[in-house]
Amino acid sequence: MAEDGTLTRVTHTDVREPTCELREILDRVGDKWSMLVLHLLAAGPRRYSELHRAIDGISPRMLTLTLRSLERDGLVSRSVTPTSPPRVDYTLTAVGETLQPPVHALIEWAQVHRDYVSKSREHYDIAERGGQAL
Amino acid sequence: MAEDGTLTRVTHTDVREPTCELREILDRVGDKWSMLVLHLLAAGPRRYSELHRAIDGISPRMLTLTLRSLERDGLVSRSVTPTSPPRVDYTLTAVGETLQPPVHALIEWAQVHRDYVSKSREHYDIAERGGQAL
DNA sequence: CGGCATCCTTTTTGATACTG
DNA sequence: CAGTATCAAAAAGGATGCCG
Repeated sequence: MAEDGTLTRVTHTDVREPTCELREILDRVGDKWSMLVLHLLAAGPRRYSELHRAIDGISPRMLTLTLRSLERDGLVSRSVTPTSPPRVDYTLTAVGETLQPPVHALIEWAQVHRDYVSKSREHYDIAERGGQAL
Repeated sequence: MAEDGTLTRVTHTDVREPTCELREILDRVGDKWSMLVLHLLAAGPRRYSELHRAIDGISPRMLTLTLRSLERDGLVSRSVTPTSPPRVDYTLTAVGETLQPPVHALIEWAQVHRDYVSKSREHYDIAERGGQAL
């Protein structure tokens, strides 16, 4: 995510293939939790604690960072209700909703091909080496 | 990519939401280069050096790791032609091809919404703090 | 050419404790 | 409840050099 600054990596003007743009989105959606959060929010607004419980392995820190990042990119909106115990709801923005189809496509792919991938891994690990998991 | 081994993260059997599966695919496709390689291979087989040049910022190490990982998962196949200078071609497998639609969907989303995301970030950084990029 | 091994730096993520 | 701050571990990535 270090756009420029120290290294400017010349950019070769060789952008026949959208490598740069691709990297940007992959960085956006390819972190450990973003897609998961996006997916959960697809079902409607959720509170911070709901997300926290739903995701199970996430630390408050990462949940907050993920949500802030999504908010910064305009994909999620945060609304605070200053009641006695504060209440914060996160909702997909209109643009955030448009990310649903791609996200969903990926999730479906995963469900359909999970077994295949597992088998492939086993086969590869047994065959090529002695179990030298890459 | 460290599947299991030391940590086994208990799995809580709380899989109402497909968090676990999702994490698996995201890890598969969400690294820095996999999708990029997958995308390039969509246009047909490529040699190692072609991929290396096409991707531009990748180190030989990462290209190899990425390709091995994709091969291990059965998404890419590697064929060696033992000519004078050895020649190695990488091709999408049938299942690798099925990953194209989701990948493509994501790429398109990115192209369409890049400006929106940029604007959102600027706005967020200027407004919320004093430029405290998350 | 293709690619592994080694060493090192940068980024990411996690655990925890504490606050409005 | 909804975070933030701090500390530390772990992963990912990069630079090199050597080899078949």
